[in-house]
Order: sequence, then structure tokens, then C-alpha cells
Amino acid sequence: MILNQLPTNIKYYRTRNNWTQQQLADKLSISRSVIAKWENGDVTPDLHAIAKLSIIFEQSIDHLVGLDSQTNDQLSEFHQLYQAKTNQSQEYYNDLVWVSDYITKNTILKEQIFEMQQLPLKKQKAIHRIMKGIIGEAKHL
Amino acid sequence: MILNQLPTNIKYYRTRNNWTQQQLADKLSISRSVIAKWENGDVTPDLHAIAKLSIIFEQSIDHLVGLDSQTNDQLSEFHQLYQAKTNQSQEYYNDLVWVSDYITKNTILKEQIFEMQQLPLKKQKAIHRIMKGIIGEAKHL
DNA sequence: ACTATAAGTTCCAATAAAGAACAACAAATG
DNA sequence: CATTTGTTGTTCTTTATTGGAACTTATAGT
Repeated sequence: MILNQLPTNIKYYRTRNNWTQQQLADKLSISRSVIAKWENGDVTPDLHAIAKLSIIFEQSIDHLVGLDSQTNDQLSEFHQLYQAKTNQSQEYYNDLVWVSDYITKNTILKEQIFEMQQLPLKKQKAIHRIMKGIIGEAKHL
Repeated sequence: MILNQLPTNIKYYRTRNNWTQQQLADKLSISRSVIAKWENGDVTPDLHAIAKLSIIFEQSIDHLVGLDSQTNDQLSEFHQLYQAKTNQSQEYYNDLVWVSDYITKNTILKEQIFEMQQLPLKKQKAIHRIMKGIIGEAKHL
């Protein structure tokens, strides 16, 4: 795995914005010498720093570290599978939105789910079955 | 800057592939306890590890850390709602994230909540009370 | 050549992560 | 049930890596 594109990119996007190391350091609230070490590959920035750089430079993290085309090549081989998983992921976040919406309005339910989560799996499933029955009943009341 | 999506995602994609922590650790050639600490947010994986995860999970780094536009778009709605509803901060936010996560992984529960959502408020509250009783019982079984 | 600005380097303190060993927990087995 | 297995969480120690300050070097403008 080669990540040596990152130092180059940091320097590239910094100079592209006509910023000195000091100016970039100020934006990140760190010392200038660290920037120098990043750009020379002496030190690898941690995830938080990289995320900030991604936002400041308006470039994806994958592009900054030079893994986007590489990963795309690797992923193309598994395109079908990848596609399926992406859809699943999409569904996941759709769920997240409406479930969050509902839960936000139901503090009690949130607490109950919290407690439920801490129960053994067996008990959780039992509760699910019971709930199914209860909700089924409630629908026809 | 919120990067607390990473631990959740690591665990999510690992379990999604039906891998144990040990199996994932083997793929990365590291010790298992590190995986546990990543998933619990005790430790942040360095860039090389994240890049490997990105390839293994076939997900962009930006997505894994929860900083891609897709994730942000989906979550912004949720975030606005959260901002509007409460001024308690991080803790509540985290609650919603993991509760959503939990529900999404439990298809049965998700469907039940979906149905519950469509019931009259009165019936919903009744169900909540019943659930409270059931969960309380289950805890002391 | 001199000065000022910017960038590279060295050293050290502080921080963070990795691994091993142990503990906790639920699931499976008999 | 009791026991064993499999999986995950936690603690402790060692190791390594990073970040910052200060110093050195290089470059540009006068």
C-alpha cells in the first residue's frame, strides 16, 4: 500500500491557495514545523488533521491520500457486489433518517431500546416477537 | 468536526461480512484487541490501517469516517432535527446514532417500529408502556 | 552583501497506539 | 443445569510516533 501521494498533495494544495506553511498551520491550529514534516513525508498526519485538510482543500480524503483511482480500479473488478453494497448502504442511511426522526419524538422509546440493547440476544428476540403481537393487536383495535 | 462514525462503521462492515474481530485482524495483520479498541472508539486507526479497511470493506475512506457528501446529506437532516429538538449535545446525538444503528441491524424491530409509527399516538404510547414492562421483566429473568 | 521571509531539521517531551494477558459474556454442547 | 467454547471488552506495559520549540538553511528582494 502506497500512500506517498499525501505529502505531495498537501504541499500542492497549500501552494495552490498561495498559503505559507504558517498560514495553513494557523488554519489547523497547529505549529508550522508539523506542516513541514507532513509535506516532506517525515510524519503522517492523524485522521483528524487529514479530515480538516480535506475540508480546507475541498478535496476528498481518498483523493488527498491518492487512493481514489487505485481503489476504483480494484473495485471495478467487484462492481456488481460493490453496487449491491452501495445500495444497501443507501438504504441504511434512509433508515437512519426516518428512524431518528421517530425516535427523536419518542424519548421513552429511545430509553427502552437502550435497555433492550443491553439484554441477551435471546431476550431481545423474544421481545421482538411479543412486540409483533402487540402491534398487530393494536392495529385492529 | 465529528468523526465518531468511524468506530460504528468498522463494526458495521465487519459484522456485515460475518467476520469476527480475529478474522479482520488477520486480514490486517494486527492483533485482535486493536480492532476492539477501534470499534469502541478507544483508539483511532492510523492512515495506513484506514486505507486497508477502505479496500477490504470496499468503501471510500470518506464514507468510512462519515465525511462524504452522501453521509453528510443524509445526516444533516437528522442533525437539524436534533439541533431543533434539544440543546443537550453530544451525548444525545450519540444516543440517536447508535439507536438508529441498532434498529437498522434488527430488521424485525425496524419493521415493528415502522408499523408502530403509523398507529395513532395513543396506541403508540400504550405500546411504549407495555414495552417498558416487558423489558423490565426481561432484565430480571 | 544584508535583511526578511519561508521552509527544512533536530531534539525532546508528550501522546497515542499496539500487543499480551486477563476478564466478562453469551452461545453451544453434553 | 454445568461446562466448554467462541467472541468481545479491558487493563497494563512497552513501543513508536507525533507535535512543538528552537535552530539552521535557503531564497527573494533591496
